[in-house]
Order: sequence, then structure tokens, then C-alpha cells
Amino acid sequence: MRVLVIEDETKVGCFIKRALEEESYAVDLCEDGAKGLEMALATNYDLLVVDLMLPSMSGLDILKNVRRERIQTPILILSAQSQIDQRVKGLDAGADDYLTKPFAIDELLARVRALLRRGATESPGILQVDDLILNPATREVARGGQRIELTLKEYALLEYLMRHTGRVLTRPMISEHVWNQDFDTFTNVIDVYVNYLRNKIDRGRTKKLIHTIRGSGYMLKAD
Amino acid sequence: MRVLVIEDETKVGCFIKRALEEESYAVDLCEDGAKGLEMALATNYDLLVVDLMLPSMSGLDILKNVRRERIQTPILILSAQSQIDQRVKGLDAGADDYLTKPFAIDELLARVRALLRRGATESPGILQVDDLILNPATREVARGGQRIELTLKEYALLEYLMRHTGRVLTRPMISEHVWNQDFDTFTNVIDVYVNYLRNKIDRGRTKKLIHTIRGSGYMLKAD
DNA sequence: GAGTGCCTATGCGTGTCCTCGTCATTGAAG
DNA sequence: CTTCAATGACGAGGACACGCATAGGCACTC
Repeated sequence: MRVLVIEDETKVGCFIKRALEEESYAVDLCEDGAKGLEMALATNYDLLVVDLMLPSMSGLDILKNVRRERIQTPILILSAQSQIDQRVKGLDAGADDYLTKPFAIDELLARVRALLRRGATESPGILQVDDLILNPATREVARGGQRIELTLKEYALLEYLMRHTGRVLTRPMISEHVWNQDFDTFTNVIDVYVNYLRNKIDRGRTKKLIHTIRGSGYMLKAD
Repeated sequence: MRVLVIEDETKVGCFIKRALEEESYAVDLCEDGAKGLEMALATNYDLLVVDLMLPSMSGLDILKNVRRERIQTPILILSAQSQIDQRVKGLDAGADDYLTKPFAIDELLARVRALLRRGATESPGILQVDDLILNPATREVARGGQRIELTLKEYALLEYLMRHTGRVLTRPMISEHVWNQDFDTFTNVIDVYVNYLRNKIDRGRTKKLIHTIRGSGYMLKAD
């Protein structure tokens, strides 16, 4: 799950970024409105978090531009108490939810989860492939009833694989949704993390779920 | 499916090339405008991906030149956010689609697929010859309901054969669409790969689909 | 300063791609 | 019909890239 945060107050922005990363999201942070819009259009984000008051371009304008390009990505607006009228405009212009500053970080996280859940294809809340179960709400993973501990990155990768079961996922596709813009194309990090996952999920089991499609990428599948 | 990518930023170019190759396209990469135009005119590509900002010759000029030669190859333009006016000019000059840099690789692949599909004869999405079925979306192949595993090259060759069922395909035609510019004319690689395909598709079946047209080339056909 | 998570780097095995050589088939000429 | 050359089929094997495994470095935390 890749998230873009457009927020000019450095401290607030970093705080949000950090919190989201701890929830295993891949996060990009942008402090400028115009540049933020560019990034939003450039990358296939799963969610946008946008402050209303921004330099060079307002959050409202970003919103309008994004929607004009027919991008359906859920958008969460951050507004100051004094901008209630703008907030209404924001919802009219296609925002999915708003949050008044200052806010509790837990609340932001809860709303982010809600928006991402809603965005998923009539999401069942819980992802399952064969006897492998992933619960996005609690970020708990288990196979055959046995709990599996994953690091943040491992979890993010597995969630992405499970949300696209049965489809071949190329490395560029994976890097785009599991890593942020700092990703270096010319390394084998993805392979390494797939290997980590294999050790925790497939190692020692007869039925392998993670498959390599040589020359293409990887696929999660029951058979 | 043979694709020419004209893009001067080495990193971006390599990234695109890799992604396309993992989707089984034969890809040539060119970092110079004038040379790119030359290549576009010299080879019968199935698709061109052209950056607007290029050394020695702009993407727009390449576009115009290609269209002036009455070449109908679909063209996908890559433009920076700041070149929106140029993009409009590009579409006017005969581009089929555009993408703003930096872009999501998923989106590029999706648009490439769309353009190539559009080019095909009102393609149904799934290719079928007798009981042989090929699904370009998942790159799955089956004959008589039985799944067949193919390597990237084998798949690329079969897809080309199936997209031109009933037509005699000469070796030059095949090499031009299935291999890239590194292809060595003086070998029998094509024969070898046709043989690989025969083993996986026709071997052991009464009804052969791959036919040799002596002195000309090969043909895929039900009878 | 031990522990953890993320990433880089490297050596190794294996599958893919391709080359080469030989054998089979075809079609034409005698 | 036989002979012969041209063409294609096909098996063997080698180079190389790809992906796997593992070790180690760096940053950050407690």
C-alpha cells in the first residue's frame, strides 16, 4: 500500500509519514502543492493525504486536478479548524474523508484503514489464500492456524501479493506498490524479500504458495 | 510484439525496457532522437514509446516524420508535467496516447496493452485456434483444457503465430516481431523455437497446428 | 553495545536461449 | 525411379543471465 502525504509543515508531515510507515505503508512525503500534484498523477498511489493550506497550490486545487484526470484514488483531507467551508468544498470536489487539525494520530490511522478497505474490491476484510490468512486490520498473518511473525516490509510485500493472487506480478509492479520513491531499481531487494517470505511461509510445507515466473516475476497461488 | 523505446534518461529507459521484456515484448532502446527516428522507419515495430525531450531531435519531430511516412504504428508519448501544450500538439500530430513523467509502470503497461489491443483486428482479448487457447492478459496457454508452460521466447513466438493464424509467416517477419535488434539472421534459432513449440503443442496430438511451408516459412492453422 | 530491520553484495546452481552438427524430408533433375 | 542438393527437424551441449541463498554493513532502537 503506497501513500502520498502532501503537507507543508515539516514536523507534522514527518510525524504522519513515520506513523504510516510503522503500519507498513510505503510513504512519500511532499511539502509543495504543485509538486505534490505532479507526484499524485505520476504514481499509482493507493491513497492521498492532503493538507488544504499549501504553498504554490492549494489542496483543493490538487484534489480537483486529480479527479479531473479520472483518478479514483481515495483522498483524505487535512484542514485547520477555521477552514470548515473549504472542507465542504473539498468533499464536493471528490475528497473521501477529512480530518481537522490538530488530530490524534490514531484517528488518522483508523480513517486511512477505512478508506483503503473501502477502496478494495468489496473487500472481505480478511485475505485468504489456501490456508494462509492475513488480517489487514490487525496485521496478523497465520498459516494453517499457526501464527507467523513478519517485519514491516515482509508484511507489506505479502499483503500486496495476496491482494493480487493468481496474477503474475513483475518486479516493477512490486517495487511501485511496496517500496517508495527511494527504491533503487538495480538491486535484488525484491528477490531477497521474497526469499524471506518463502522461509516463513513455504519453508517445510509441501504446498508452496509463492511461485517464481522466470523472466517475469512472482505469483501467489494455491496450486 | 516488438517495441521501440526512445528515451534519453538511461535509468528510466532501462526500467521501461525491463518491464516490457518481463511482459514478453521484444524491446529496442534508443537514447537519441535522430537515431530513434531512423530505427522507427527501418523496422516494422508494433509500438513506439517516445519521450518528448530528446537530444538531437524532439519526440514531436519524430512523431511527425513517422506519420509523414504513413506509418500507422501506435505511438505512446512520454512528457514532463511542464510540457502539457506539447502533449496536445503531439496528439494532434498523430500520437495515440500520452503519459506524464514520472509515471506509474502499471499504467504504462496497461496503456501499451490497450494500444496493441486496439491495433489488432477488434481483438477479443483471448486468442484461439482450434482447441489451443492463449490468454494475453495472464499469458496462460492451454490446449484441450490442459495447461502448457512456455518460456518467454516460446510464448512471444506463439502469440505472434496466433495473431496471424492462417497466414504464411516468413522468417524475416517472425524475427522482426519476436526478436529485437540483437537478432542474428544467419542462425536457425527460429526453426529451433518452432521445434520447441511443436514439442509442447503438437507432440502426441493427431491434429497438428504448426505447419511448415517449405521455402517460405511457417503457418499456424487448424487444418 | 546488543538487537532488529532493511538493504547490498557475492557466489552458486539452474533454466533459458542459442549454436552447432547430423539426420530426415522434400522437390527437382537426370 | 534414382540421385542429389536444398531445406528443415532435432538432439546435444555450452554460455550466460536469472534467481536463490547467505553473509555482512548500516542505521536506528532500547
